[in-house]
Amino acid sequence: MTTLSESQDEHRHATRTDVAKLAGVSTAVVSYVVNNGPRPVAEATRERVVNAMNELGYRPNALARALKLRRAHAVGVVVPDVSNTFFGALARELSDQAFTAGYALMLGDANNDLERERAQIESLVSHQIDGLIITSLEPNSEADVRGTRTVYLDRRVQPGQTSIIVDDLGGAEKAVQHLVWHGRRRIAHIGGFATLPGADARLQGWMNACASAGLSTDGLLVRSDFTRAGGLNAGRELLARPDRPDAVFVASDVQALGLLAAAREAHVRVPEDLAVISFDGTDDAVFSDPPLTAIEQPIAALASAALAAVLTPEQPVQTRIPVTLVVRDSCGCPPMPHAD
Amino acid sequence: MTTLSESQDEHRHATRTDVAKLAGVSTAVVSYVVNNGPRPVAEATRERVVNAMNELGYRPNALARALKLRRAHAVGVVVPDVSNTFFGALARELSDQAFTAGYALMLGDANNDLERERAQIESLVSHQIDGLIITSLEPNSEADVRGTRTVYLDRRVQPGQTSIIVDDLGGAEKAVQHLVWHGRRRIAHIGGFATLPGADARLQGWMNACASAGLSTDGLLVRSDFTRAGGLNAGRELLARPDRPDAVFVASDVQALGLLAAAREAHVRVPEDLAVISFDGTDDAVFSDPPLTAIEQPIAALASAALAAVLTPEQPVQTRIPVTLVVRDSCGCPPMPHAD
DNA sequence: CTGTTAGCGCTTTCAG
DNA sequence: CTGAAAGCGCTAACAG
Repeated sequence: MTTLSESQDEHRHATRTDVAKLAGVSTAVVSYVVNNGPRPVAEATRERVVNAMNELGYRPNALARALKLRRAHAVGVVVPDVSNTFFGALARELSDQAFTAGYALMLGDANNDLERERAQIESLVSHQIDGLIITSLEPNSEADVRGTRTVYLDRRVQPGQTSIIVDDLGGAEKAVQHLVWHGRRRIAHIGGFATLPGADARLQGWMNACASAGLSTDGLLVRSDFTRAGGLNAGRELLARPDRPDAVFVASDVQALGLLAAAREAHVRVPEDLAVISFDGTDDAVFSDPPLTAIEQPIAALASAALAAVLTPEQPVQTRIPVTLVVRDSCGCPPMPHAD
Repeated sequence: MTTLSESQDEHRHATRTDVAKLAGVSTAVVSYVVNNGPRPVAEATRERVVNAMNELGYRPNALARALKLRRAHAVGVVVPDVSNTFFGALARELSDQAFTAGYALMLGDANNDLERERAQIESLVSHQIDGLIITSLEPNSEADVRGTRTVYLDRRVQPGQTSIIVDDLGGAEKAVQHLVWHGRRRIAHIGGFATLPGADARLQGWMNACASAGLSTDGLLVRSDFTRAGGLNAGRELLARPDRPDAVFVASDVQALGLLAAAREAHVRVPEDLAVISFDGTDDAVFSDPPLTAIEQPIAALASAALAAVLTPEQPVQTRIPVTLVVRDSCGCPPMPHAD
């Protein structure tokens, strides 16, 4: 009964013509039953076609379909580094939501490199994706997306470009204010390099809040990659400074993990000697030692806003995504049991 | 001088016909210069064509090319969950290496769900990818890949299927032997559910090594998802048992992170009261508290073996990938300073 | 209700 | 060295 095992061998897939021939109908009819329209098909005919399709193990060729319809049913996403927990979670959410909406996901990892990012965008665009979601390393560059609907995540606005703006600035301010409320006075910042998405706004928020509280920021800034190792080095440097900070606002969860390692090394207790708040609020923050108080980005909302922006005709050019402060143990608030 | 800004607006890309017209040549010639072959082109003509391409901002349509050549220059990968650090790192490596080889990457997240996995595979195959890399939730199923070159990562062999076999069994044995060497006698295992890739082999390795050392495994097994939360729950359960283990071999880094959290909660010291070794050896293991001794999978080697298997005609049907024990602090060996 | 057919943008054989 | 034309698999008029 299974001709399936046979069709495994042949390297040439069955085509619509084969099906039409076998079912004794025209190719148009096959199309109508596959797409369930746009013209009706007699029930008997439809059944013959369906049988033929099963017989041959027929699968529509999405490429040919895309070429004809000018719609690939695929969206692209490029991120600086998928192995960063935050981007990993984002990719997962996007893959899920895109799939549900009937779209495949093409992923381009920029490898934290501007030139690679450019090349990945180029590649995705040439594959005729229907939409492109970019967390760019270069907030000011105008990537050559050639008319592909594009949304920039987590970056500064550029005239005419549609973007999803996470409230990096407000979140950073909120974090620092919380540290101030805890009575901390020397509040340092481990930031991301200027090219990293959100880095500058988070830094700005730190400076604003410090200024408002009458705190100096001199000698309290170190920048690094959005990696654990980067956070470790930055943390070492900060903790080795003569006038050690009593709190740090960190620009990403992964960097905060590095800072915690540095603190352990230097026998600096968190939160007693050093209060820490990070940005992202991924699982990394939940399961660290101590668990990190963090500014949490709503990843699912981010993903769905991005997809909507790129897949739905009428959408606002700009969407603001709010963030929330989630208190755990690293800021000095009374510790809470693990949620689970 | 830039007609680029104009071509941004038009939603219909320039096509090969447009270029040919503008350059006053035939479409064949445009093809020859774009592909640098297969026929030679006079230098003067070539220049005219190149100018026309720039003028129009022409980009070849990869879909049309793929349809003609029966080669999409894209590979697909499906993983249970990209937000798992290990799969995230794998995806990054694959994106990188595939890009370098001239291929785009289509990502399908299975969401830890068998049905979703099946559907993602189906979708990728319909997009005519040149190769498919699967870490399957169902080591015994014969996914319907319809002649698409497919390689299974991290799963049991199936006759006729090509696969990259990580030495899960040997690695697990090595880990448990190390624990035995440390004098541990009640060595528990936090495993993955049977559907998770590698889970069963790692469990088997644990059982083998325990048997060889004359140790019982009764009441020392808990399974969970490959997630931090899963590891936390498993750890809580294990540590609450009357006859608490003095060591745990954990099937993944993320679960180990959960176990460490459970240990902190229960005031169980690692490694003094509880030695821990995990499987994966991602950055999660490097930056945890304490840093995790782990069986490390060589992700770059894995990725390149997978790509080779799927993109290169003559390749062995089976490749074995060795793993190594990387000693850090969680097993009870003298602690080492952070590498950097 | 069904068949014919013209393309989508590209490659490449076959003639000049 | 270059042009004309067939065709990859599919959709959707347009005709029956």
